[in-house]
Amino acid sequence: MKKVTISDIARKLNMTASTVSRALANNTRVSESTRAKVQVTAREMGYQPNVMAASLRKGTSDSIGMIVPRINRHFFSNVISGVEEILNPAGYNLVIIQSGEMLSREVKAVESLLQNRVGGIIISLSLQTNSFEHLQEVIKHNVPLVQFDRVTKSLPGSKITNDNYTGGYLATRHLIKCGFKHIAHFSGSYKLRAYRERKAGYIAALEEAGMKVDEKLIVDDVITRDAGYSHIHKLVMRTSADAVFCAGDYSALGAMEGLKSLGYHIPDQFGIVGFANEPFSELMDPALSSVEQNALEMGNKVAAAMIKAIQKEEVPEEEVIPVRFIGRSSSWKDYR
Amino acid sequence: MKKVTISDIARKLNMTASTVSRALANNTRVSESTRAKVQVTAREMGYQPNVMAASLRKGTSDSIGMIVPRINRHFFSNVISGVEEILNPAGYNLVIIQSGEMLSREVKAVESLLQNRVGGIIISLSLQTNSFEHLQEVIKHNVPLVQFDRVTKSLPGSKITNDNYTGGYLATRHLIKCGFKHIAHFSGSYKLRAYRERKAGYIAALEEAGMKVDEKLIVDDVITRDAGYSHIHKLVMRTSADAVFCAGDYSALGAMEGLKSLGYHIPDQFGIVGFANEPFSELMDPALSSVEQNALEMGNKVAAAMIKAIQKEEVPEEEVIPVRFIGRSSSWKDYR
DNA sequence: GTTTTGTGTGCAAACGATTGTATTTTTGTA
DNA sequence: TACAAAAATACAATCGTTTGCACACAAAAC
Repeated sequence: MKKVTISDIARKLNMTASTVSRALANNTRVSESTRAKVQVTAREMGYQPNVMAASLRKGTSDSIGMIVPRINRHFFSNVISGVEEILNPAGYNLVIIQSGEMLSREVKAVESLLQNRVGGIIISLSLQTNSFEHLQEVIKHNVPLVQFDRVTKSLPGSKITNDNYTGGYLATRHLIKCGFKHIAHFSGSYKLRAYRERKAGYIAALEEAGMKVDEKLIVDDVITRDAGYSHIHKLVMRTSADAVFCAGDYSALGAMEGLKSLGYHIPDQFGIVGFANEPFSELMDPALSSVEQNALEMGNKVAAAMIKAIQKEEVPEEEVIPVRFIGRSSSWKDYR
Repeated sequence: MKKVTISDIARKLNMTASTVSRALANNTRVSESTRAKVQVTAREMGYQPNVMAASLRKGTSDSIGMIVPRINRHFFSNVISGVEEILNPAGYNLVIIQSGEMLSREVKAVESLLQNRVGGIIISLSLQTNSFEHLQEVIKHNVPLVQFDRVTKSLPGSKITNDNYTGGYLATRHLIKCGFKHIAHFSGSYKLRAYRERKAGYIAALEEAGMKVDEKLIVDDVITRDAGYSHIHKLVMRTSADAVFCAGDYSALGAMEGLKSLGYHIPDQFGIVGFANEPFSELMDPALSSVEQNALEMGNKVAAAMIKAIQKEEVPEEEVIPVRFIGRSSSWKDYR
């Protein structure tokens, strides 16, 4: 209703707006005593700074934009929490936008954030994203860009990723140790580095164990529950696979359901390991072994990188967050 | 880097900023031809409107703030998606803030949103929220307020809630029809209307069936997995309960685990129904019967109410979203 | 041929803060 | 007491839009 401005405060205190502004900013150019006086009256009068005015003048705001494919994914919502943990206490606030895995919406999101003159943009690319002009625009406008999880090397700025390679390696090594002989791999789209890396880890583990890599056991673009269900049928029909490392828990879930429907006993007859450790994974029957990504830590790192970038400090180009393998009963056979 | 302003466009076209501004806004006071000319040049020059300047002048922005307890809850993230579905096409953008179930953070969030001069605030109250001064402030500033799910009647404005009463009623009636005789209820905090209503539905179903309501079978503040686990033990030790309607899926999960650990067979010896239909519920073994809330529709309704409120149209004070009971094997015994 | 009406533009004042520069006041020192 | 140096405050421009009002110039009405 009645909005108090610095001029109102100035008038009441018989000084100018500039002094009030500096007093509120705790600038040493105004005396200790007036600073105190101003701050008290500001509170008394219920002064609420007008962020828009300040940002307009300063040319940048203390909001930071964050674009994620979707927030109802366990991983992403936890990264968001991790980012907030650091950003909020530092006086920034987060504007979250979902791209819904669509390039068009990602482009719009970037545009909107730029128009809002955010201090920086944090992004995990949508599955559709194959062109980066919208992000070049971010760079061109001199707005710090921090990428995480789904990143592209073709852009400057910090990139924070999971240690997908090690995750794939650990998962596969575990299956090997459990005595499985023909370990298949359900991967995602090879367009995404994350999936390529998980696969590389899988292959490395096989080779380390002296097992041969059978291309027939490797299927890409199997990330949904449905895909897992249907592909596991094909797999057991056409190959001698006795275990599968899925690049995601959803396809692992589908695979498990498929195997159950075929009467397989897990893990005795077939071993399964997933990736991401979704909340449901430990609740499945049998509980699903998976690779846990430290989303919270990733969020913290992302936020820290952003703050550094804003303050024009040196930022690490690439940072890799370690993962953790969690063995559960979907694979635990002969493990010694 | 080089930011184009309306004055730049004006200079290039030999007109004034005011004309450009009106042309871009498609104001009929400027001729069709100049409007076209301006819009073309604006695009050519890569003009990005400065939202802050516009908002400063207009006194309000086209951002809408949304405060939720936490986004990593299935229900909340889906409400958010539902809100975005409506708000984004309408030209608004959402600023999401998590309160983390803490009043202090909720207060800060409101403050920050007001300082950013958002066009409206959407909120689902934190569990801690027992004072509403911060929200009175919103009203006082004439900023539209829309509440959902966790609402308080003590504030004006739209309130969109789930039909918790019917949910509780349907869940309990189902257990009755399945032949269970001593149906317990794990509720949440009675401070929340949602839990009081679910309980009321539970009682109504019992009474309708001529079954007596036994206070010993009703336990409040059991919403977590751990609480469900420990309280189910007490329940089977001290009472003759043979089924439980849990006001949340997490406590239902805990209860199921507790019962399994005691060697109970579900649903033959004990029936369980949850509430919320979390993603994991259908994956449990046995799959958990639950009450599904239509989060997406709720989000749509919330957004629609907000837009109406912004446009100063009449808004419904209270709106109730229907729920749907989903029967699964955790309760399906004698159902005819 | 003057007055009315209507178009399309331009002028200039906001909006509320920040900040470089100028001015006043205070302080310290000779 | 005088006078420079330092400290505190005031002045004024600026950020990029929006918008009420004034103005020019046309076409229409009298």
